[in-house]
Amino acid sequence: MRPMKPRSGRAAEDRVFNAVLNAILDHRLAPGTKLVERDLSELLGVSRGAVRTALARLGHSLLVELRPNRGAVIANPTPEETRDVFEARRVIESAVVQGLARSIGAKQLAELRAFVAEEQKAYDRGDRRTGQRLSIRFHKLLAELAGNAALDRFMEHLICRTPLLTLAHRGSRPAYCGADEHREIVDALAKRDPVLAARRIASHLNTLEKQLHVDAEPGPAASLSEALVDA
Amino acid sequence: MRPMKPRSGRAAEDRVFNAVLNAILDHRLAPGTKLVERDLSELLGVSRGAVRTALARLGHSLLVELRPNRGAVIANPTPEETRDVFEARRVIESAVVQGLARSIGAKQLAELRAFVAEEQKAYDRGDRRTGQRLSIRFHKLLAELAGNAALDRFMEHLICRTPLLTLAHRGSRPAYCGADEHREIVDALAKRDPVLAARRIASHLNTLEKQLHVDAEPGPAASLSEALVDA
DNA sequence: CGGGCACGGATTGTCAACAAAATTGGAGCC
DNA sequence: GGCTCCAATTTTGTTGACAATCCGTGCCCG
Repeated sequence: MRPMKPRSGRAAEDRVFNAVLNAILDHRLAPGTKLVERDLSELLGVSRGAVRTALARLGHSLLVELRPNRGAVIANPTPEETRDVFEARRVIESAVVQGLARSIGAKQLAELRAFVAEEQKAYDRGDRRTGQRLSIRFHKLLAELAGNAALDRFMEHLICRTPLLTLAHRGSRPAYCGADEHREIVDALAKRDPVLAARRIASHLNTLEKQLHVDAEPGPAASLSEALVDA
Repeated sequence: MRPMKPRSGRAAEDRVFNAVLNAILDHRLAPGTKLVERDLSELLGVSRGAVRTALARLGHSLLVELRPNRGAVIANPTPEETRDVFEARRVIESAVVQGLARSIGAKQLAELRAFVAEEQKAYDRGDRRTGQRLSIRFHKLLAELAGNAALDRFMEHLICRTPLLTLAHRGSRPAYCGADEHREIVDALAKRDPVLAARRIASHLNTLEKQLHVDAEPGPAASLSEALVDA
């Protein structure tokens, strides 16, 4: 095991932040997992101060719960929070695609089509993890192309929280965010039909939300060292 | 000058955060004002560490710009950011009042009416500062009553940024957020008419945005000690 | 046998000194 | 006079040690 020159500064902080974030996005960290500062620090080869500020940022994003004097754990969203997040996503993403349907250009359309094709290929060859990642990023891409930095930021926030919602309420099986529905959304954008695009994405989000039944206990927390090794 | 027992912990951090936030909301801190850690620390009687984490939070909220190795300054929003924030507010607040028009109860309605009356009284007696504060909080109250924590949070974010937009693009005269239009919005909610309520709040936000002409340079930055003394 | 209490280890929170970087001011030169 | 370069000062960034808090354990007492 390499000693790995202890990184410092913003780089170290981002390292921790992204490690935890990616682990959440890939369902490798379950709600309730305790994040011990010293462990993270040694595991990632950064100072404890960097871990601390990264945890503060994660807490601000509601991805981890910061319990004063008692450390940080991966957030365990309540059913209310789940409803709120999906409702917020319907509101914001509907607006995003409505705007996009009016302003989209040929180049952006091509980018979206290429993205969906990539996504489909991943699912076709059985690569669930890659498919899952691309499915998440499809929604982010819509927000970026819409060109509103404020809404884009909110979308990022909501998207990153979504995996935790599924884990908290559905055990470890990730929700399926199909490439088919994504393609239909892009088709609506190609027709420059704001109403249709909005209806389709709202329907898509409803499909996702319905997959979450509030029945399962959160699965067992993976060990930190296992979860933080990026694939 | 009182020594003032140096506060510590979350309380100290919040003290700094709220001091800067309130100063921004009251137009006592203009974009570009430099926030020197040591000054803040001595002025508010807290440790430099507390100032540091508070500044990080303010940076995360886009209220201050954090320039690595060069300190923090009050954010100076671009015209694009201004457009994005108002567009985002139209999207989110429209959704908020639509939902509220469907779910609102008598008690909440009474609370809104009382709030608008208070606001009107403040303006009537010429108390611009109080009126301004209440006008801002009216929008926040709508989001709270709507009962969606995610949207409420986003609203908080957008509302806190708005004063900086007006200062950055309009000199020091604050935009007028009239109690009349607020009352009309409440009337629409009382009729439980989602479409009307959404139209009225969108129109209200347009009125606000139109008041900002991108013409003026930001006014001179007030001194820190002056700006941070809460009235 | 069960409940409370004190203690030890582990973990988080805080601070002050130190290191690194940038800004300022001025001397020297063109 | 204006420009460049350099040193001194100011300001930010980081670290490591220390203090405070919490949790689990085992003991004592009812």
